[in-house]
Amino acid sequence: MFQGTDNAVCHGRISLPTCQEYLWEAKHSDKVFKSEGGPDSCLQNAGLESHSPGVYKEYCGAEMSDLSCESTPRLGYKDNRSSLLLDHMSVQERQLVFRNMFRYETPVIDKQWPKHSISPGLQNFFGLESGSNLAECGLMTTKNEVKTVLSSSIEFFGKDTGTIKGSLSDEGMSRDLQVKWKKLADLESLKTSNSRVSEIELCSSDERDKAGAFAMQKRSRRPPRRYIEELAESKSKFYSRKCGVACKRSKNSFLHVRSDKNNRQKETQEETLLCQDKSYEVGCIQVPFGLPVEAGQLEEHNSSLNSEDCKDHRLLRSSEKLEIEYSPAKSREEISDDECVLRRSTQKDSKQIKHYTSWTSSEVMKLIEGVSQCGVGRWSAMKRLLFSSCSHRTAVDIKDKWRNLLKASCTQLQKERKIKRDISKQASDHVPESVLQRVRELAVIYPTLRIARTTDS
DNA sequence: TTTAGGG
DNA sequence: CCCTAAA
Repeated sequence: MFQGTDNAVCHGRISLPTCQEYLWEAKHSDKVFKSEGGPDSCLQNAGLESHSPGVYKEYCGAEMSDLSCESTPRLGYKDNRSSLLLDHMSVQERQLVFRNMFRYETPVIDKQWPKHSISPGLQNFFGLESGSNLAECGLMTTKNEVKTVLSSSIEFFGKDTGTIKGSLSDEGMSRDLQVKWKKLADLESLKTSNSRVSEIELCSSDERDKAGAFAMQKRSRRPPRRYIEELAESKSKFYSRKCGVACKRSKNSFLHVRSDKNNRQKETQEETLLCQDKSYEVGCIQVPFGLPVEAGQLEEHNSSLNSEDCKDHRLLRSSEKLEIEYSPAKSREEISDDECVLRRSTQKDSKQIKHYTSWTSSEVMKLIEGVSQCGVGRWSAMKRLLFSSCSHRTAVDIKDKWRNLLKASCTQLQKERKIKRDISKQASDHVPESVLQRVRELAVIYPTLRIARTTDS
């Protein structure tokens, strides 16, 4: 049926495969409208959409400017566009349009019947565009019109993608036409969201099938709402978590100040983090040093800071470090003077950083005594009972020390005679064997705490 | 807030 | 000694 397409087109006949027919016809009728001082310049533009090679060549040529809308748009033209269009179609042509619209041939040759059948479809088609582009066709550039109507017609009549790809890739469309469409699509894809034209047209006829389907799929599918929500949620979680930590810690800071329980370890962090609280509000992200950094710089910073550095800075405490932490003007300004003074005085009262202070033998003895009395795991009670005077030994410290002692004792027990020099000097060097022996005994009594990765002796 | 456990 | 999950 399409064998004669080219010839037919060359002779001005219609034998086009799809919605092109009626558009092509519109092109023809467009001349009529013109000569009649056509009421509807949009139809001209619709005619410009015809995909047939011959017509398009014309269109791309000198005729393009001639056909661009010169008449002013009129309201109310849309309703009778389709009928006007159809009036200029022959029965055959209407049958063609009918076939492409409804996917089957109509045997009816009555002049009116196909028109009535097609007309609603065309009106729908134009109706789809009524709110957007076609309504303004008088003001549109030719290119825009082409884009609009092409994409519209493709969408409207090409709900079955197979139809589109058929219409675009069959032999009815010459290579030349494809190239020109590509050029047009390139232009449009640069500046409009109607890139669907280019999505389709950019493809060669071989690839058009996939791309057409892809384009349709891409168009019809939005990211699921849940996906969007999850994405937003994960983002907000990330920031709220950071902010939450900071707020929590800042609160703790004040509590500590009031209760005069000087936990230097926490204070150092708290002070740093508190200074950053406000900086979160302006989109900054915490870095270990307490310097607000733009999010874009975070990656760089993180990559350059290994954990070792963080630790060192955390442990490093000197007056200049203090100054550094307060130095960011933004943070400092945004914290009230009272808060700064309060925290500074607090920091001056106690040792600022939790240095690594090795446990003295008396502390170890106290620890053992505490474990004897309270048992393993009651670190806070032990802290209150025996270490209340040792402000720098927290319950966690006590727990850690006990764990280290236990580990040392086990190690010592295992390798006492073999590698005496090498065994964990830092843990057992200063702990006499008698103490370790006692630790072992207590460990037997209170077997709650197990040292990970330490095999039983 | 405390505890346990990984690092 | 730090950090964090879990209770």
